[in-house]
Amino acid sequence: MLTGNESAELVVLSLLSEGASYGYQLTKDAAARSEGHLRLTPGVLYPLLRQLENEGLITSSWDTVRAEDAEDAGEGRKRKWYRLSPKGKRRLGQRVAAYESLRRVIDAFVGVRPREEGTR
Amino acid sequence: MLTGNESAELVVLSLLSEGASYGYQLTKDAAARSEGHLRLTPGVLYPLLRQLENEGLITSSWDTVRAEDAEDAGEGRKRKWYRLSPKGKRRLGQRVAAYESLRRVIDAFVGVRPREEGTR
DNA sequence: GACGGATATATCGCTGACCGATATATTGGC
DNA sequence: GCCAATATATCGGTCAGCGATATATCCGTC
Repeated sequence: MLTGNESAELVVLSLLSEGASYGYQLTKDAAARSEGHLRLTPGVLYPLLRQLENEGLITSSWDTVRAEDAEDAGEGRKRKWYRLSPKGKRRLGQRVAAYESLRRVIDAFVGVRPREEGTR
Repeated sequence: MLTGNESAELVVLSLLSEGASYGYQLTKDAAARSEGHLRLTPGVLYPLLRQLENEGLITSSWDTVRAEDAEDAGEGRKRKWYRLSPKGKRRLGQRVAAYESLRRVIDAFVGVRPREEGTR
């Protein structure tokens, strides 16, 4: 359920609105917040992050997490941090509004209790 | 927004739970209930009705609407009435439950107010 | 010192869903 | 007689979703 790109964008923008984060962390946060219902798989997440960056909604920067012993000049593990841009904040607002609108529309249907049998 | 098959199914089953109806009527009802936000176009609606019938969620029957002067033996306009089957009622229940679950998940994200700037 | 599981980022391309465009026919108002 | 509205129906090109896959580091433990 809910691996769709539409909701994924909303969720990623929302998480980033709470502070900078990186891919793997977003995956874990999404799962935790939704009690396991939302799986932000690599195949969904990374193309999405790339697209969001291309649209100027988020910015990114690399950060190297070096191992305990720094004697080795090797590169160490890399992390790519993402931050919400002002444009991204605006987009998030739009997406939230769109979601709330959708919510109202669907509620107009599911909120109705069934009548008894028969033709209209 | 919301021309997707998923929501369309929910909406059609929901409308039929209120009484039998036919394609064109469903189109109009959906638009009216959602204040124009939901457009159940022919390309969406008829394949969906067919599929729902194949799955045994709805049943159908033809009905001929004859013109005022019945002297003509011609066929007149046809209407195909759809009714929700017991299986369809169960499915509707499931879909509503799924929607409410999704709603809760998304709300867990959009309900949160942003913190001030900075890394987590 | 090497194995495995977790951490971390990233791309590719198959499948199949979506729905705009299109077709057909009747009815009613002007 | 014509046009808009009513009414049902199919088709197939486009495009997106995402499972599968690749690569590399880190760390505990045996």
